[in-house]
Amino acid sequence: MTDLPKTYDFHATEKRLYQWWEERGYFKPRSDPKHPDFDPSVEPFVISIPPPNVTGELHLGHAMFVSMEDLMIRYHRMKGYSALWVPGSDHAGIATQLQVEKMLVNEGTSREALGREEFERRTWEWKRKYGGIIQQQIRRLGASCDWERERFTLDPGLSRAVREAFVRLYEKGLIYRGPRMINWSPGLKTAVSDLEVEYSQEPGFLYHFKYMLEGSDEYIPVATTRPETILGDSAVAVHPEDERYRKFVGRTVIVPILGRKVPVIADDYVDREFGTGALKITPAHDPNDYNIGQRHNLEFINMLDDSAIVNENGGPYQGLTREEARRRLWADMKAAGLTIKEEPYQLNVPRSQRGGEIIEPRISTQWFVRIQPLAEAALQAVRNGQIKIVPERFTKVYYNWLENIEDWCISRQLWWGHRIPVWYCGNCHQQVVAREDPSACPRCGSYDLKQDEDVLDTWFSSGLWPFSTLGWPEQTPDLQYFYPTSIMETGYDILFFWVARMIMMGLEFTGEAPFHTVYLHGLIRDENGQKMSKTKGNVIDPLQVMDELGTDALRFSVLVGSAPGNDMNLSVKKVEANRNFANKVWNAGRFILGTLDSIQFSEPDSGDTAQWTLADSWVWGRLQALLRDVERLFAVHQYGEAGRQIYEFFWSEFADWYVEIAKQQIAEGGARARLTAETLVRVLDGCLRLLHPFTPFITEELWGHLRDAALTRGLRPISGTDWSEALIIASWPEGQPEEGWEEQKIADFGLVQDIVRAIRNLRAERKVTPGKRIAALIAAGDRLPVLEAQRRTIASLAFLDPQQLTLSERLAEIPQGAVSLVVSGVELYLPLAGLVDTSAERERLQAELNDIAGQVSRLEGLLSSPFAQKAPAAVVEKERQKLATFQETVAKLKAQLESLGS
RNA sequence: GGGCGGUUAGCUCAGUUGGUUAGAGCGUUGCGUUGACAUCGCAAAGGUCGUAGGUUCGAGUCCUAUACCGCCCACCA
Repeated sequence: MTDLPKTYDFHATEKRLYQWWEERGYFKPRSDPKHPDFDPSVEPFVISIPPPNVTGELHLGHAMFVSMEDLMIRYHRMKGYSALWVPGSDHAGIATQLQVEKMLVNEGTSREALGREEFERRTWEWKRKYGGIIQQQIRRLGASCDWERERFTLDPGLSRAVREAFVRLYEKGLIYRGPRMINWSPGLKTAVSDLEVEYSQEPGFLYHFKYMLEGSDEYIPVATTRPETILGDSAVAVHPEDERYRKFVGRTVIVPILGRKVPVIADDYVDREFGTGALKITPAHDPNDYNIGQRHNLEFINMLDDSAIVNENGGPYQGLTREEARRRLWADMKAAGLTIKEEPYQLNVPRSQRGGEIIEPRISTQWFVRIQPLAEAALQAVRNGQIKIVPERFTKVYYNWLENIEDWCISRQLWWGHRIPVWYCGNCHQQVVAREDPSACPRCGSYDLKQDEDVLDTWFSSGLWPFSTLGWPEQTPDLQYFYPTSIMETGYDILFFWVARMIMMGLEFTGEAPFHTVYLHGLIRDENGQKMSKTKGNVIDPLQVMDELGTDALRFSVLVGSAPGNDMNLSVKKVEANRNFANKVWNAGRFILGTLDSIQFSEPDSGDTAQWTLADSWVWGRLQALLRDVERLFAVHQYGEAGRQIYEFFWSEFADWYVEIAKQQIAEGGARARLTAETLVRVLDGCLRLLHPFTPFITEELWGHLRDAALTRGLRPISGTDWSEALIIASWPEGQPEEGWEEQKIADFGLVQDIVRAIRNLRAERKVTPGKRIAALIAAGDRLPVLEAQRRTIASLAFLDPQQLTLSERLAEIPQGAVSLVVSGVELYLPLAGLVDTSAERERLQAELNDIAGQVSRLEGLLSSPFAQKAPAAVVEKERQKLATFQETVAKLKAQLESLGS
């Protein structure tokens, strides 16, 4: 036992335990449909992991969700649920393709040079090589996933699910293809969805220029932030009631430089207050202009190619980039006297979430999901409580998004992903949508079939994740038993991207909400609340932190210290503090195990029995309260607060007080020592069980030793549990009332603590070192019996000489030359010869008296106010008792003051 | 433009059925190392809980307004 190292060696332990857990099959659900003794009556608890990108490297965001989900899984596993955590990863279309393309460029080749097939082959190769890294890193965090159920979004099974989903939506008329205004990423040469566009505030200009009226010197002043789009203009719009321009409506204006003739139209959309009050209309390159163009039946002039280079419609500017075209066009207009002014202006630039390049709104033929019906169902599921979002405030955000949702552009012009299951017949031009690759055209029998070139948005397959990973569309035993899943735990930043889409898809395809609870955690920022980024250099690498401080310390740090949905500022210092906590747990355990060695447990029955001491009762009562609180907090997903309370109890109550007292009780030997040892074991056992979901490694390691030591000595674990073969599968401790325990014990022990603290305090003030045993006189009044029983405890904790600790009901006279104090009505006297300065004493006592007297008058005021009538009786009674104690204290302090003379 | 969050000790943050002297970690100060732990112990200093109203016997906690910081959605050229 005592061979436990002084400092916990997390490196070796973490590796060994993880391997052991996995080998022993502890990560598998208790009741498993794939196992012969499957018992469907055991309630499942299931989490689908938010699949990290195969390209991913572990960052704190992963550490956050892995820790949180592992906590939930471990807790429910201990509660007896059949806990399943399904791991996996996401093919991450754009991200992965970019990575592989980068690699190809380094090799001196390119995706285009290789061709589609070869590129896909290389990407798979890349995935096999690097795709496992993130999973290994997730293991290091202690994730208790069922790795045999690991999935990848491009696996055959999941790909089948994607096809099934696509075909079903298509057949229902919820998927359509057509030209629409979409967000075009010119660098990647693909469409992206609205969500993949981020807007950034950037300085720029508002350019004012003249739209000359045909055959006239008059002009309409127009303002734009993107002059190059003039090349695609097909109208100028004004507000129908705008006096300035009304006369021009219906006339024709000349597009600068190009000389194209376009109409002046009237539309309510135009804001008379903004800019010049006249708006140039580029229906093919602006979403609002697109709508206006449709209303007025305007020409849609596309002036950019796939790479956002000006095309043949740009006349002399053909071949230029957007930026060059803008500069040149403006210069030419200036030369032609068509410009008015450039005004500095704050732009809202749409940029790609991936590459950061400027997104170009563009008309393009793409595949869309008609989202309204799906969104309606998804709204209902939350509105009617089928799905609960935690913290609740995000429900409103969710509603707001779904109520204003636009059709979802699901096609991407990429090569890495699920190819759209649509074929076009070269002969009869039939469009074939099929679950299985067709070999011939079902209408004309032609073999001239070509599959649609596009792949699906990555989030399309992610949306199926909770059920596709369980085997859908097959009605597998896994799907039947584990679906719907329990909690979807993820960051609030992907509420729309992922969570909402899973809800829509889940309801559509399975008829059920894919989970009953959405728990959203916050984002991790640096210690100053800044977003971590490589360029800022403020990134904390979880792998490095785990190397230096241990996985448990990192986990505890991300799990404790912030409220659900709130961002968390993390610093290495915080992790260090939690490493210290882990070390505290380790050493307390080490001490307790060492203690067991020193006690003789197999004494012949001598009739020697012991009852619980006050300290025993107290620690037990506090532990029970903790168990109840943790249970309550877990039920409302307040994991951080629960962790904090366990930490507090362990360190400030169990280690600081009970373990210290236990040392002395054990020194008494015999039955007292045995009972104390058992209490130590049982409380430690309870704490380790509570801590296990937070800090799985150190608790498992310590608990293993504890269990062995307890079993050989016949010591019980905490009530309602057994010593199982591993903590990870041990049962969760339930709070249980214990025979002979009463609430009063807590208060009685509190008095002991107050007295001990007061003595320590006085000693510290008088610079009496702990090594020096001193005398004390205590006049305890009616608390004498309680304190008399605690004589040794008080003496030992306050470093008093037990021979010179005098306890009495009251003193005949107040001792002279002693430092004195009154604590909760109990008088304390420390005869500190030579250290007593009468005037200083008087000052100190007077200050104390003033303080308490202030409390007395405050409480007197309170109790004579309406409070006494209106507040609940128990609350009032509590205050009455406090007042009584304060009054008693005041009287005694006064007496002490008087005895000092004047 | 709409919505959400934050504002509590020097710093980073807890504080969820409103109960009457507001907590932690880190930092600071003093004392302390003969066996659980210096990754430690014992103490101390430090807060009118952003501001102003309101509800209530009672508000950090509920309501209203407001300031500042941050975020999300929308995308008026």
